Amino acid sequence: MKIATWNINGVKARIENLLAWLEQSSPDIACLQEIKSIDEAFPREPIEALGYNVETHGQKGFNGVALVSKLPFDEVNRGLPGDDQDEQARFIEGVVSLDGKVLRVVSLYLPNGNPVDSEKFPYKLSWMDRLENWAGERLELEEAFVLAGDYNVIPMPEDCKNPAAWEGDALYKPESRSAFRRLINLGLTETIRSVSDAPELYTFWDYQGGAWQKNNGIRIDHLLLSPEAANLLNGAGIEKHVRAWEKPSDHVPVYANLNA
DNA sequence: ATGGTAGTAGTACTA
Repeated sequence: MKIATWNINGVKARIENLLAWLEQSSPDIACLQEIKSIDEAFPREPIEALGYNVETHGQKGFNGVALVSKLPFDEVNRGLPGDDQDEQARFIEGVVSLDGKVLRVVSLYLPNGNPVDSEKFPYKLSWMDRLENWAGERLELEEAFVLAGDYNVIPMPEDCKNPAAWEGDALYKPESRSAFRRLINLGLTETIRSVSDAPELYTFWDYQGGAWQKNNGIRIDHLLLSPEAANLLNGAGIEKHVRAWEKPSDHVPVYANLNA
């Protein structure tokens, strides 16, 4: 069971890349972020033609997340609970059945939070508080779940090429990193660091400044596993080669293999 | 260098 997450930065601009990746990588479940599309305009047909079920939580212009799965969804929930005023489409949860057991998979797009002196930074931190509350409740179920997506958090200095350049940025602020640690410390396993301590593992390279050519990257796309899911973990990786494709997203796919 | 690039939607915004 391969579960992947990929911020595709616009599903309409990236549909050819997305279809090529689905065929080549063949994830059982893929979590997509920044689809930048309303549900009605999401190009679901060519994805369904590859044998996938498609569930979207879109909005006009920005944000938007989706789940595509070879397994049918028993249940789908849209939106992160905890703030009825929050209109931004950043969270979708799907439930599938695996050998009679429940597997929950979330595709999330955590707020960027810049600039930090605007209302966007407290929005990010309150969103992370809501996510911590949600994860705490789900953990009580003692089921396998995967919280995957673009967290917009650089967890540690070694998760970026040039830490000094990120001082003061919302992706690297102590408050953001501390909230990410609190989430982990509920009992979740961060997939990539649980399988590798290699340097220069990045998932995002900015379009600007030749970041890709200089390997000036950051690691901000993560899969967090509940204990029941972490017990099934059998390999993980970052599909870095996708960043070198024509018309690439600025993010690349990250995946976990589960024994299931 | 108060820039740079990209997507969406149609000129400003978000990242």
